[in-house]
Amino acid sequence: MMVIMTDTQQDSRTKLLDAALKMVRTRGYTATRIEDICAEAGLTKGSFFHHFKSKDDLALAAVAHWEAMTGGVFAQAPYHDLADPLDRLLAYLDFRKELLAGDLPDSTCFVGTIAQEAYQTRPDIVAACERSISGHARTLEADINAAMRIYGADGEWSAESLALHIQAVLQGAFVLAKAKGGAAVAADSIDHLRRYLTLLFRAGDGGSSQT
Amino acid sequence: MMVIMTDTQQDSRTKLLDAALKMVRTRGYTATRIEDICAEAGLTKGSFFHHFKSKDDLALAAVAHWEAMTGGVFAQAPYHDLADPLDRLLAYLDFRKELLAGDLPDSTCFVGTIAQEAYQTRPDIVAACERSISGHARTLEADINAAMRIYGADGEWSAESLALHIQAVLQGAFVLAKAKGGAAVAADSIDHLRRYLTLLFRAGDGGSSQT
DNA sequence: GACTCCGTACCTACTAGTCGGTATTTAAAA
DNA sequence: TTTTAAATACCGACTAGTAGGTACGGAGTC
Repeated sequence: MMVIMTDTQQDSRTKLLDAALKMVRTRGYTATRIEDICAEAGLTKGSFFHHFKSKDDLALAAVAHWEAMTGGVFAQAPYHDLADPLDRLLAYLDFRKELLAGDLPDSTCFVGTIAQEAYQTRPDIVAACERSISGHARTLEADINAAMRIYGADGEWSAESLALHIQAVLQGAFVLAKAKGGAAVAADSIDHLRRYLTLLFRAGDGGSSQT
Repeated sequence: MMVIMTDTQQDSRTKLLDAALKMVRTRGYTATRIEDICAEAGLTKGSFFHHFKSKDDLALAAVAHWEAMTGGVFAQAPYHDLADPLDRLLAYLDFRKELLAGDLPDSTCFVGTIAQEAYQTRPDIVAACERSISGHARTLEADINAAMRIYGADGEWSAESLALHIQAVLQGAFVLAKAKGGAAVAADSIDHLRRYLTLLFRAGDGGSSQT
């Protein structure tokens, strides 16, 4: 099955998805109306329902769109270039901190916002969000494992759990940033997380390796 | 006196507030209907609008109710009894971890959920949520300051920022727990936070003491 | 002429908020 | 002690408006 997509088709669908990301990140999922998304995209409901069966269908597609977008951003981010795995992790956090510049809605996490709101009412959407978060966390595990090998680790925690903890801190930082109306708290929290990583791996260091 | 409180005499307003906390924590603010809250409380809309001007008015009252409830829980929690300030902080985290038992909606944070959803649309509600979170964080600052004095600290961070970081981790842990449909991730994240605190203060001590 | 794309108009279910009315409590007059 | 009036608490049918979704027609394209 080959689907030929003209430019305009690609455009409108993408416009709607981008608009959905923006509106949901500022107003939340339930509170954003389909017409809000259409207005933001410069289209109408006719176009919307041509591309999506329903609002929930759009949400699912928007999660996929979000994964594709963020996946590209992080894949091409500069932090991968560093030689040391711990340096890469720390640079990842610096990169996340840089992303905090600009308007708050542009900094926050789409899937985290939706998951919080829909976790008891739209299981499939939340499952997609979970895959997105866990998938992103998994991209850190190789570096964490490498850092554990080089610097040693106390063995009480797994690379997976640390990767998820990092995501938890970021998600929580967004919540506080929204509550306080500014990204400064989020930056502070990332600083603490950064300090945790340095302490964690430096503590296991000292020239001798541990299990 | 000798006033026998029948069920009907029992404070309906409180019933509505309790019901609001429960429903909002499971469905989110926008998605919970006033009639959901009334049904949960065993009352009707007539009663609801007798006690509250509007849904937003209820939200404001519910935040105050939440502050009163959680304030009492934490004020009477056992972690205050320990002698060492760092031990008190760690016991606070243990207490937060215990609170994770039971159904997920009963574990999560009401004000965090609302703040995430309403931060661009209901400034006054979010401001109330912010006061609640920051107020709770402030209850940790004395112990943090004391621990800094006893164990030393590198001075790059303030007690306030650490207290807020702790709240951020908890909020983020709730988001991941919702996404993953279980509190296990949250517990893991609290473990990492606990480890951060021990490393943080032990590092400033010159590495002499250990638990 | 079939198909994609998208606009306009419309339908329908649902929901915040209203309103007239009833039960219950309070307090004080009779 | 009884009566009575006012205030409070509550009910549930109703309304006005909203939001998701549909129907359909027209324009461009192959």
